[in-house]
Amino acid sequence: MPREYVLNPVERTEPLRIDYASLLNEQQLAAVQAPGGPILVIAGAGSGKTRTLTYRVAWLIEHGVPADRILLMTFTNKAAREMLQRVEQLLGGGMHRIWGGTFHHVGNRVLRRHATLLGYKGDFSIMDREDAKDLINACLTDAKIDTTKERFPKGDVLADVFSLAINTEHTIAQALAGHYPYFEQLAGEVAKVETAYRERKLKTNAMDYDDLLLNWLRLMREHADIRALYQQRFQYVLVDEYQDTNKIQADLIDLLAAQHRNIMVVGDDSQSIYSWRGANFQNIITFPDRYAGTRVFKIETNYRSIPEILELANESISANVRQFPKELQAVRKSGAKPWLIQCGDGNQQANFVAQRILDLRDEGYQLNDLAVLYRSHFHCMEVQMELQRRNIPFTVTSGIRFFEQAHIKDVAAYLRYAINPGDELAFKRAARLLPGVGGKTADRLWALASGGKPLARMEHDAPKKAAADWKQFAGAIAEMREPALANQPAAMIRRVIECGYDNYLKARFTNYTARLEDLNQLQIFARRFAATEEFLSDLSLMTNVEAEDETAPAQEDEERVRLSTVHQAKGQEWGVVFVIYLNDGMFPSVKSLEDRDGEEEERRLFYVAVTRAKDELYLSYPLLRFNASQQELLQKPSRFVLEVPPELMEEVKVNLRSRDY
DNA sequence: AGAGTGGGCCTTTTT
DNA sequence: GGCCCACTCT
Repeated sequence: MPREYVLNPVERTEPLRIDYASLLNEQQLAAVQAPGGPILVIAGAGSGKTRTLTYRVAWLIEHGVPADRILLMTFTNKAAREMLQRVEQLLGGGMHRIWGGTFHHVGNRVLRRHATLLGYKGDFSIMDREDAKDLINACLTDAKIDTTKERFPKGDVLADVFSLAINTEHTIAQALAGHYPYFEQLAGEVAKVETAYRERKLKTNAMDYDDLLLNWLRLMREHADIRALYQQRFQYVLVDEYQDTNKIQADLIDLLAAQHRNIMVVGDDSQSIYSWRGANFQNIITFPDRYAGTRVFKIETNYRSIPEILELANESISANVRQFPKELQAVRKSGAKPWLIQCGDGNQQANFVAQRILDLRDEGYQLNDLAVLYRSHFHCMEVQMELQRRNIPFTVTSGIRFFEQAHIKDVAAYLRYAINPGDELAFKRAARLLPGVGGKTADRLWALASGGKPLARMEHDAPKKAAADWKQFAGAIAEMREPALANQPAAMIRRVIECGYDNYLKARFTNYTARLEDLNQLQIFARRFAATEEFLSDLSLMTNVEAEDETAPAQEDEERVRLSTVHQAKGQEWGVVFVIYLNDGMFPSVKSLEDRDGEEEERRLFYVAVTRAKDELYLSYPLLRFNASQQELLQKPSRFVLEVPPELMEEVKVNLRSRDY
């Protein structure tokens, strides 16, 4: 039923401080000034989506909506922070009272307050993917399932299955049938392992990433008072990157917005690239059906790219059948056509990229304004080496997040165990750092410690050669639990390093100094937290891009070329973009093509890649590639470059021997 | 028996 | 870099 929505009951008496009409185009302005109620904004790449959302928040505030009644869901925490900082610049302080961040971040915040209702304690630990895998493997061992006999899936595969089931709100059997048909007959047993895993998480007071969503949803579904509390509270709900939400996230949003129905979702179905983690762009397509009276706004003017780049992007994406029809309009003036670079092999490709980067720098580009994008992390090996060789500074948004590096996780394990004595994984991880302690001994020690034996009296339970180290470990943990240290994460980190971890680092790793420097940066980052548990959750929920900002040592403002997967390049832009390894089987990847809708998703990924570029776009592919065993494989160019009309690109062949092209 | 080390093999995308 | 397996050392 369409209803009449009032933006805000509070009438404004003063004039608005922001001149919205002069700062936004017509389409953006319409979305920003829309009354409440359900709103769908279809925003093409580079069309000022972030700007629109930012000014929408400012508009709401200027119309008297209290900051703490706004919920802003974004794809990274950084995106939320930047938008809110911008609003602060425009309107002054107080914006920290807006709830903003990723689904996981907000879920964590809610669960810290109410976890006891679900049988958890408020100081629960957050498990990353590796922790989840380890705990599932432990459950497998306990269940005495022989993973060799029947080819039973291992921990990391099971973690995938469980995650998919939760994010799509399917049963284990359905998830297996859809994505792992060869394990379908094991559904019963897999479900049993899942139950054991769930119980184990509860017992050790730990949640994995999916629990932050699932338990949040459970909390609101099963507790009417909590549901009412948050439905009341969030008068306005705004969701960025809506095309990449999955079922459980859409349900959370629907539930949160159910009372006020002031929900604005922003997204672009052409940029939906996360279906493998359950994202379903049907969420955005069916939004108007789920919300009667939805107002739809399309913002299609692209301010980012020159028309030649946009034309290629439009051409490419038009091959997809399943999408909202739309065409990006360019406003910038004409420039150079995108280049299609054929190279002999990966080294030549790297050579070309490096040489071109140097030329671009001579032409006046800053290195920060250049990016090399690829489908999979390992595709950037040769480019990395070539840049290194030529002393061109670069940063890689690597596959491993800052938090996931061994030394960071080791130190975090001490802190986790100190504040959550039930954290089995953290205890075992810390224990295994002691000499002579491996998996079995760690199990035995955990049985004793969790049975209530004080650490200080377990000196003789540890292996003889670890006796001294055990004393240090027990002493450090005890001290970290004292009030003087308990909520001083930075001091706790220092204590861990001093209690012997420093020596361990020296002995274990060749790049000791680099790792110690990481830990120093971690201490600096930790100083701004007044609660250890808050520090630990922020650390494990930090995205890759954020981690670099927060924890990289100050780089004297040195400029760096960006190397990134296309997924991690989402939402960003550069003057010049190189997309490398555009070979069939690499981009699109072989694996993705097994799926029915895989090709379309890969094409959307290609669309995201090319629309990152403002002025110049280089699409390159080698004819030969070396596989892991140094065999040469003949490669075909990607179907995505072949299907674009050739006249839209300038073709260049990089000669086998020549250094210049 | 369990801890620790080195070699071979493979690599999609991530909160 | 990660995982698995075989091997050696305690």
